[in-house]
Amino acid sequence: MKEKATIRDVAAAAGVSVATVSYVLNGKKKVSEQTRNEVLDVIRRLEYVPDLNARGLSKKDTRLIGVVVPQTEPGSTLMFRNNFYSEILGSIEYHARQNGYHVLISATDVTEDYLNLIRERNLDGVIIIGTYQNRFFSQLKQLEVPVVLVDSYCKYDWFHAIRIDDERSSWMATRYVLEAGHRKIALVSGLLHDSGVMQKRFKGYREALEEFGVPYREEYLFEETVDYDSGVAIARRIAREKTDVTAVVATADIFAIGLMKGFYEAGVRVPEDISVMGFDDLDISAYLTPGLTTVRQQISLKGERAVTLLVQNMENPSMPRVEEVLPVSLVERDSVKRR
Amino acid sequence: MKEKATIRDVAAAAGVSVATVSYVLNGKKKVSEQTRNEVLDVIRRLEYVPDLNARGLSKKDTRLIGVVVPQTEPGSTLMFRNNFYSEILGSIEYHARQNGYHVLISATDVTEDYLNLIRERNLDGVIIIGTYQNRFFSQLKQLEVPVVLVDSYCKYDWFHAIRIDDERSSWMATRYVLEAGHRKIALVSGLLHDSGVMQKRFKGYREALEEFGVPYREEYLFEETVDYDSGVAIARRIAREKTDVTAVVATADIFAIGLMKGFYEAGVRVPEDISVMGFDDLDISAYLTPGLTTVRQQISLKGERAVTLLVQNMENPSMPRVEEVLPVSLVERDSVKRR
DNA sequence: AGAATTAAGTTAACCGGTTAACATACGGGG
DNA sequence: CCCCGTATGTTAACCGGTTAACTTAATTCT
Repeated sequence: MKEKATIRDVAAAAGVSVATVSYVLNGKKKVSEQTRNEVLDVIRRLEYVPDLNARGLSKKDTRLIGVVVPQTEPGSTLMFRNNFYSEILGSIEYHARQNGYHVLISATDVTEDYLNLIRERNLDGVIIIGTYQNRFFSQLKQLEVPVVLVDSYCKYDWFHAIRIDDERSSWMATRYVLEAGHRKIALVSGLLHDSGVMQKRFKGYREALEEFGVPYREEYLFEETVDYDSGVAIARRIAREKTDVTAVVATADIFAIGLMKGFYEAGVRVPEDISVMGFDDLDISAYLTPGLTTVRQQISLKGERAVTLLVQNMENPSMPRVEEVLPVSLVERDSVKRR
Repeated sequence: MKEKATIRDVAAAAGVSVATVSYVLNGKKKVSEQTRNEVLDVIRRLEYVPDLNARGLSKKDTRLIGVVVPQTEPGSTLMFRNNFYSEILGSIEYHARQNGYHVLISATDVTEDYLNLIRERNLDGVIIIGTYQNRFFSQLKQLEVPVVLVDSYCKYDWFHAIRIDDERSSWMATRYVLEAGHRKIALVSGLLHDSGVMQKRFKGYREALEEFGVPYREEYLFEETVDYDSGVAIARRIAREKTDVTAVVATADIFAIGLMKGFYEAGVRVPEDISVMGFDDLDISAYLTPGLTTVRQQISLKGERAVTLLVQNMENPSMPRVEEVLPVSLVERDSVKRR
């Protein structure tokens, strides 16, 4: 890196003290028009840009926020492949920048290493996306740094949270399928034991069934890691074994896409032979054939709200905890058919 | 943020000078086993974590690398929606962390603002993904900061570059379609005037045609922004007007996906009525129906190589420029049919 | 006119690290 | 016994900003 002009260079060239330059820059004290303009001139001439690290050192803020995107296996970049998270991330970056913050990303989960990162870098705030790992949350709390959880269920009300009503959304999705006349409805879910989100969606599914007087059947539950291949594999099994199933509710579009592929290969037509309901409304879901009927989240709104909350909390450290539940909507396309 | 223990706290508690603590930490000078252990003990007890900003201030490095992902319109998060870039980003983050660097993301293009960011934050290095905006490159060069371009064509050989052979890859793709017996082959391309990548792919297409003695026809070129909707719209036009076209070569899977949707809606079957060739091999491309025949890039390898190069250059500032051309392969699935 | 304000700048300590230069003690060689 | 090298620490300046406290000059008030 080329050596940069420092505040002392500016001060010397303008014939004033460094304090004056600093005051010109941040307006904490009055400086006469005269000197102010002279200083500004020199700044322009020297192409002076203040050093945020140095500033952070004395002001004790860094205008840096950390974003944690979940990691399924160490070293996997899986979550980046998942459009859903990428889009939240993009939205966060954009709104953070609008508020004068920069974004440091980490694809670790919340681990001891990440807690250290927060302290090493003096992060002003942290956004955690879709983690189910509560193990280090109490240590995180002790750091007393503003935290916003996105799509994460924490059993304690320590952190701000942005989410949708997963239970009700899943209930909506299932009810839609029921209202279309289906009764033998399978559920394709992520692993329940470590995902609050998936537990809620499972619950919503059961409640909807119950409401319609349809008994829950354990053999209709498929529990796998959330990826395309799981969908493909499950579709094959359903095609082979559970020929009475007329509809599948997937708890993620990724699943639904895999299902549709699997059914196609097995010669089962969607939606003629079997209906598929998605969840998330990825950008691609509208472009599948048939178009995927699914639950739409306002993905980028999630990012925006997360940043807004975080910024508020950073500016006002004593801000009370906020939990925001964002609305969802059901988008009807062509993958669910009346029967 | 809770107040942290500083190096002076540690020094005081261990009864040594701050210099000693510093030397224990970075091993630049010998410290006796005795004191070393005492200091280490205190560090553990006080949960001391060195402040990277402060360290960076004196050492003049920040162990921070910037990653620029392209932005089509101001404020759009489009590129984050594009799996292709997300995956590179994920790979970069992972490998950067392995090398002890953290990643600051920006969805701006390379603008004056970004140049300022580099200086404000004292970034040790920068990776720029898929930008065609060369306007500020000469100013970027003046910053004398290590830069790696990924999928960007810069007319000067100022920066390291990682890319594929776009011309040859596109030639391969087109040749594959030609060898399958097609002669009326449309090309769906991104906007040529500001994309070096797209220009090369266009060139490869023309060369392949030429080799097979097939005349290039301007009405077979469709030039649009790279997104699903463009694909859909182009498919409609082809279905309506260019009924003699038997195959379409798309310069991005995103296009191909839109094309397949558009053809389906227009009642044109892929691949029976028309063949579609993709480019990129997004994770989803294998799960479409029919599976997309496409050119596979080793997306995450791109990220890895970019980081490796950048790290080498950061450690050795006088390193000569490197340009790496990564291999591609053609994956045959079901969207291109012999005729 | 003299005291009290106010306005505009400066001084210097501080943020939390690094490191060159210096200090001290010890052991070995001549 | 003295000199010198080595091993181990310490001192203090420095990185590039911020800001409380202080100075100085000009203005206002009575």
